Amino acid sequence: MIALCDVNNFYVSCERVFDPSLWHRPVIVLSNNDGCAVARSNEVKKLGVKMAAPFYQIKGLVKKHNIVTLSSNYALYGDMSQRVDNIIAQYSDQVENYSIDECFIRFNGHEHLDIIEHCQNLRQQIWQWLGLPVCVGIAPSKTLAKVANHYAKKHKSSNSVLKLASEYQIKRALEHLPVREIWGVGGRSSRHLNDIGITTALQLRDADLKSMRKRFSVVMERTILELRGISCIEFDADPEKKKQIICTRSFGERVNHIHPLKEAIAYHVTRACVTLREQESVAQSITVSIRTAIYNNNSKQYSNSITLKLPQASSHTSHFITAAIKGLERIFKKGFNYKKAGIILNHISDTGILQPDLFMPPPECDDDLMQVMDNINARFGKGTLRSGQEGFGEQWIMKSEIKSPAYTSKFSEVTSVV
DNA sequence: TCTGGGGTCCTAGGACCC
DNA sequence: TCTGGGGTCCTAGGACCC
Repeated sequence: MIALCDVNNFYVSCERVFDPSLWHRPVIVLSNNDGCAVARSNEVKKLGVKMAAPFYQIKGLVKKHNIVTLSSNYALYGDMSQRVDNIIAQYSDQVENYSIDECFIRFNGHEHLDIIEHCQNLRQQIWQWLGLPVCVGIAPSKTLAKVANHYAKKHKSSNSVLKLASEYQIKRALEHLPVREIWGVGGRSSRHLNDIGITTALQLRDADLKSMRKRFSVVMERTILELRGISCIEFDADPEKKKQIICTRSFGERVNHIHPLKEAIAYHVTRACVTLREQESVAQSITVSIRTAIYNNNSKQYSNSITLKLPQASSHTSHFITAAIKGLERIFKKGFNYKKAGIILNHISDTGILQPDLFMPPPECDDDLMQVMDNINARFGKGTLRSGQEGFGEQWIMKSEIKSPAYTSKFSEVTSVV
């Protein structure tokens, strides 16, 4: 059996831990630049606010129902996520961290346990220690565990932990579940499925495997098998390193000169390279992209990207900044209002396993410099020591106007009790 | 006039996830 | 006026090889 443990309305729940006045009030957490609603309390969901709804479109509703809106506070959510993981580790040594608020858990070798009781204890400990509400779904495959979790959230009678094991239970659960709700079936596929008369999860489960694979793909075939209780999406407790590292941001204001774009790109490269070195990898190519505001139909649109290959794989920030700025100069066009810029590091491999170029001079050995920078920044805070190319401009910094304090990760912002 | 067959690797783009 | 960011996997098609 596989369990899926998922924190309810994660970002909102984190905010409520440190601000009890938010309990029983409708709360929304916004995306970067305070653009859309990315987390909603149950009260807000009931009002019909959809996931990722643009904030300006729901402003009326926010005012009418006195909804509390907050900017994203990733320092807080990341730290709370870590605390959840630490508790889960006490309950199983087979845990796959699937996302910031979700884990798949297996209990192989613990067959003597009453799995429901075990998961109830887990849930209660997370609640008691952290004040975060979680639900657990248990089933023979990941996809079914997701379904179980869905019902654990929905039905009070489950007491937040629900196991789907017997054919009868599974059938009942799938019967009324629209295909769009299945993990792995997105908007596109669900429309296609509806067109051919498949609207419920049960219908999909019982569809002909071969013809569905032909019509869709191997991904759909696996989903069907998973719905039949045949686990075929790998359980990966030890995920490999990232294969690409992406850093992108929309700007707080429009940008039309190349200079602030260069700063933004240098800033993104810096962040990406820190991640790259943390996982002890090197990358050999970098993609730079820029674009105007896609939703603004009134002004001229332009977007472009370029990929540059480094002569040798590296994890040195300055190698990538040099390449990225060269790329930016090639794709930049005057006369546009830019809204977003970003970079991707590609062709990532482990440090040291790549054969150097026979015809290149040996790589410069100033990795120590990066090490020193990382150490200083880890100790004194991000950006304490940085490349001059990042500049000191404010123009492209994102908006984040209503952010709660970093309660758990900054001494200056820790809650004080008087 | 008539021009093979079997393979690998890479990339861009699509679909999906939270 | 105002619409996020960071990932994974799969597939088709191109380039190339012998």
